[in-house]
This record gives sequence, structure tokens and C-alpha cells, in this order.
Amino acid sequence: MTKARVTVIDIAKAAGVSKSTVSLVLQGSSLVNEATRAKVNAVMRDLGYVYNRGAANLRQAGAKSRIIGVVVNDLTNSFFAELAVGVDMVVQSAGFVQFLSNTGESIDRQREVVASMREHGISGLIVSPARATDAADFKPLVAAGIPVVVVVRNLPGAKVSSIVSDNRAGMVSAVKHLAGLGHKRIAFLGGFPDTAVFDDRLAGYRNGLEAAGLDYHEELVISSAPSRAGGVEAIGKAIALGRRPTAAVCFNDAVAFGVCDGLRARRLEPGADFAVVGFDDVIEAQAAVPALTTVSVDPQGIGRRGAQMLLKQINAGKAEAETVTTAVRLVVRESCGAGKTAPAMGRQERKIETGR
Amino acid sequence: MTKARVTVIDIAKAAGVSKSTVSLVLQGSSLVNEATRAKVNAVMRDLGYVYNRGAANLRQAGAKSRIIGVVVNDLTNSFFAELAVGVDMVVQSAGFVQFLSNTGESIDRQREVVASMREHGISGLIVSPARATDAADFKPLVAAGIPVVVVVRNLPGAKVSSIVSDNRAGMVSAVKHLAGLGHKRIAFLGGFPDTAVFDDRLAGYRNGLEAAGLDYHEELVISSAPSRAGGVEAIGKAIALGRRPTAAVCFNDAVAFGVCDGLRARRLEPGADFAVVGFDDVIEAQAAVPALTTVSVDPQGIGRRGAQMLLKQINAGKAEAETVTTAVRLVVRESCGAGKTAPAMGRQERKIETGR
DNA sequence: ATAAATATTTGGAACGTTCCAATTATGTCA
DNA sequence: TGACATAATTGGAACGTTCCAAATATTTAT
Repeated sequence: MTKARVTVIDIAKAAGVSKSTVSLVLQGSSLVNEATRAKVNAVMRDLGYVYNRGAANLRQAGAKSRIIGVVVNDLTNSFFAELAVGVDMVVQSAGFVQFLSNTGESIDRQREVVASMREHGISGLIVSPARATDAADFKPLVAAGIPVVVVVRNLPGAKVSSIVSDNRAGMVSAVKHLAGLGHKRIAFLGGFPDTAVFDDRLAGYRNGLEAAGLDYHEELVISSAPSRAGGVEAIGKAIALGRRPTAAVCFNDAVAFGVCDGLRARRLEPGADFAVVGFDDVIEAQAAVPALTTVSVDPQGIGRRGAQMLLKQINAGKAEAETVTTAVRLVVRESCGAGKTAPAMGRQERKIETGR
Repeated sequence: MTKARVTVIDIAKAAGVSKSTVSLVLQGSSLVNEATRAKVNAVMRDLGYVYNRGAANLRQAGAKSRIIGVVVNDLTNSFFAELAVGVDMVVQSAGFVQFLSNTGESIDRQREVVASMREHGISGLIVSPARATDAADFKPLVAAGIPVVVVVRNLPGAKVSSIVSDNRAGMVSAVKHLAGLGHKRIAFLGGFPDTAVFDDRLAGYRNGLEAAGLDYHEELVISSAPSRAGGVEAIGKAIALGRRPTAAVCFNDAVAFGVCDGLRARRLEPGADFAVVGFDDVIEAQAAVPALTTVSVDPQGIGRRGAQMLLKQINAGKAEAETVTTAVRLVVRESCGAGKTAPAMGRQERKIETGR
């Protein structure tokens, strides 16, 4: 087990050139003679040289660490896992490396990991902020010239780029679809009212009602935790209503699954007795029974898009804050009562699952 | 937008001490006077100082980067996402940061990301190797004193620590359970025969048959890609057999889902007409219909365990290669025909899903 | 053959930190 | 008070790289 690190000086010595030349070779400079380059490369291979990015980075003083930080609030949720995969794809092929951390919705943890990433000299950050993140939290980063892209949830007031899905349009299409199926009383279930995403989706719900010529009834909006348990709770309240709804759009798929659970607990079959549509199209949505009608948002695409945006800013050297909202589409399956999927083989996989 | 970085020298100047003192404060040394420490800290806060780990790391020459690399072969698979979460948990609370990369089963990508991580000076690596990874691939790392822990898949011949689930025992219990249900012809479906994991699981299958007093029939072992599609293919072959099996243990959950698909395509209801059990207990397993009976391996636990192991080695400074196999347990649900779950509310969530 | 141009190589100095040995301040004991 | 121990501080040197200005080698044109 060799103890000493191999440095450019060792290489230089062994190849009979100066360290500067070795450095030039490292950077692929065209200044160096072809023969020298070959020899240096050979020696590097022989001695098992590994480049020390830390040292290089120190000298260059610029933000050329080639590390980009990714912070998500729940990696366990396949939505975010996919997002991370999307980011990794473009980041990797651009020769960057990704720092990935999970906050589990904890603001403190988020602060910690962001600080840590900063110490490590990330050249950019992609973050899906934890709930109730202060918009000012990322101020120091951008002030230091480190581009930040906020994804999935937007951060009103923060002067950073962001990329969110078109929550409003998604809800509009969901509501219109239900209305088209003949539903007159459509509830909006789940989600915490204090978030920007909630506001957007609720606005979409109202727009959708309007477009379908239906009235908005305040009692049909029932918020809850954006989780499966929250869904159970919300549908419970909805059913207890005097004039109960016959359909619901849900804040997200987790809520929708909970709503299905709650319906079954009351001997109602989702799809047949009550129409439910979700939002996100998480991976489980198509495999569930009944398969969930939901608004597909392509998290991997968001990840890719966000990463591209970030890289662009890194390369440009200046962080021009831009906001993009990505298209979204309703995928009709069974839970809204409209799907007529064949019982077997009919469902096709969106992507190949690789086992392990 | 301030251009210049704040360094310890700036702090020193502003606080009226020397850079050495500032450094001492940074390291929490007890040598420095309480008053001085307070002042320095105050100044650091005022000037918005951020520690430059790169520089520190350079000086210390040791592997104290506090970065640990994590490489998985399919982040999209919730199994690995959970694993990463487990790793992140312990790594984060130990004050480390995780580099996460996805190889998508590509050996080249794996080589690339590992090289890149090494350049960045990771202090340790946790890897779930891509298929057909050469055991020698990690030799240089351990030679350089960088501990490596291989998870999920083992790498025979590599002198690194590894942690895999008890594949054999898992299969034994699955087979015994099916035999206890009265099945006499139990197939083993899916998986590529050239992997160590396959061998282990197959061995468990044989042991299980033996323990149940059943004969082993070669034609009942049908390999295929370890994916949903592979499962469809395998069950097709199984059903075409002269004396067809009445139950199957599958290489993993993805295969099991495929087997269910294939059964339905032939108007057979999984659980009722044919018993199927999976392996892994991926997150979708309990939500599927029928809920999948499977062998639970707790990927998050493996992640945590692996991270602990790695940290131990990092701290010890020496990489004592150890191998641990983690316990596994059969969770009986509906797909084996034994489950009698109440139709509603009966299924309980293993964990709370947080929406977004 | 020589000047001018071009191609290639090269020693420092710097980046921001930590470590070491050495220095200065403070306290204690006789 | 002096001598000594102890507490606190400090100025370089080093880590492995890149950059710069300058030096040397090679061509080309005359």
C-alpha cells in the first residue's frame, strides 16, 4: 500500500519535463508537442496519477469545481428520485458530479446541507425547497455568484430561477374532464393551503369549474396533509357533507390513493361510485387498482431541464433568473370511471424496469 | 454582488488577530481564549465567511474530505432510492456529504463516475456495482487507502467489505411457505444466471424444496431478464410446460409483477389460480393488486448499515474487509393465495408518505 | 547564414488553509 | 522580584495545482 500521493511533480520528474508542461497536458492545451504529450500521458498511466481537483480549484479561485448540488425534500418519493435521475443524466454528461442530499422536509437539515455544499465549493445548486423555506435563504449563494435553480415548488420573492409544472393548467384539464363525464359536484381534496403549489392548483380548479360552467362551493375545498393519510381524512369530510360530491380532484397522487382507501372503507368503489383524479403521475399510479387517472408531470424531464438551465447559467457566468413552467398532461386511466382498459396486458409500462 | 472571497486572512485582519488564531477557532481548539473566539466568530458572521474545505483538504493531505461517494445502478428503482436515503441519513449526521451517481448498469459510466469521485477526493465509497463489474476495478481505490463497501450485489474476489441480504434464507422461507400451502410444483422464475445474487437465490430455492421434501426439477427453473418484461416471458414458458407449476418464487419483485401480468393475460388470477412470491419488497409491492407476498430486505437498513461500516473504516484509517449478510423476512400478502386482508383500510402503510 | 517569427518549455508566485516551532502574555511560587 | 510554568498567539512553510512572464528550441524567410 503506497502511502505517498503521485503529483504532477512526480510525473514531471519521471517524464523529464517541467511541472508546467504536465499541467498543460492535463488541460489538453495545444501548446504542447505531440511527442511530449504522449510521453507524459504514458507516465501518468504508469504511475497511477490521479488529478487533484481540490488543488486545481484552489488556484483557479473561480467556481470551477464541477460539482453541482442537488437537494430534495423526499428521495423516498419516487417523484423526486426520478427528478434526481434526470438531473444526474445531464450533469454527468456535462462532466459534472452531483452532490445529492435529502432534507426530509426539515428546514434545518436543508440549511445544513446547503452550507456544507457551499463549503465544498459547488458551482451551482438545484433545490426542491422544504416546506416553508425562507425565500431569503438562498440569497447568499446567488450573491456569491452561485446559480440556484428552484424546482417543483416555487419560492415567491426569491430572485432565483425556477422551474415548476403547470399546476393550473393541469387542474383545469382534470376538472374539465370530470365535468365532461357529467359530474356536477367536484371536490378539491388535500394539500396544505400555505404553499404556492396549493394556490396554483386551487386556482386551476376554480378556472376549470368556471370553464365548465359549474359553480364554486367553498365547502368542496377540503385541505389536509398532502399524504395518503391526509387523503383518507379529506374524503371522510367530503362524504359527511350534506350534498356530497361525486368526484374529486386531489392535490397529488398520494392524497388520491388515500381517497381511494377512504372510499373503500365506506364500501364505495373508486372509479365506479366516485371519480378520483390525482396529480403527479407517480410511478405507482399506473400499477394501482384502479389505475389512477392523474396529471402527468414528468419529473425526470423537470430534472433534466433544471440541470440544463443551471449549467447554462454556470457557463454564462451570470445568473439571469428565469422562470419556466413545464407542460403537463392528463392521463386518463380507471379511477375517474372513464377508463375502459382491457383487464390484461393492456397496461403498458412507461419504461423498462431493471431489476437488480 | 461581491466578487472577492472572504478568507481567514480577512477575518484575522478584521478581528485583529493572526490567521493562525482564526484557524484555531475554526477547528474548535481549546487553546484559544474565550473572548478571542467570540470576537472571531462574530467577525466571521459579519463578513459572511465560508470555509474553504478544498484548501483545508489540500493542506491536510489526508483523506479528510468528508465526502463519501455513493454509486447505484438504478436510482429509478425505489429499492435503490431507499438505499440512498439510508446512506444519506447516517452520512449526513456524521457530518459528511454524499456524492450520488447513477450508472444505469453501464460499466463505463461506473468507471467514469468513480474516477471523477476519486479526483474530488472522496474519503470512502459505497457502491452497488453494475452488472459484470470487474472485481479488480476497485483495487486502486483500496490501494490508495480509500475504503470501499459493496452493497446489494457482492463482488467475489474483490478484497472489499460487502453487505448483502440473506438471499438464500429468504428463498428458503418463501419456498417453505408455498409448500406449506400445499403446492407441490413450485417454479423459480427470472434473473440472469451469471450473477452471484442469482446463484444465492437459486441455492435457497433448492434448499427450500429439500426442506419441504419436494424434488428439484430442472425445467422449473426459468431464467429471464430481472425485469417486469422478463417475468411475463418466464411465466409464459412455465405455463407451456407439460406439467405446469402451481406456484412460483420470483427472482425479484419486478419479475413477480411481470408474472402477474402474464397470468392475467391468460385469464389466471394471481393469488387465486397461481401463487406468486417476489423478492425485495419494493415500495409498490404492498399497494399492488393483489398485494405481493415477498421477501422484505429493507434497503434503507442496508444503506444505513453500509454507511456505518464505511465510516468505521474511514475513522479506523484501515480497511479491514468484512462481509455481512443482513436478515430478511417473508411478508405474506395476497399474491400467494394465503392473505386474507380485509378489502378496505386493512392495508396499513409502512411509512407515512409525504406528498409535495 | 542570420534575423524574425513561431513553437515549445519553464521557473516562480499564487490560491486558502493547517501545521510547526517559536514567541509573547499571564499566572504562580518562592 | 526573579524564575518558572502555563496560556495564548503568531509568522512562515507546506499542500498540488494553474497562471504568468520569460526563456529556449525550431522554422521560415531573406
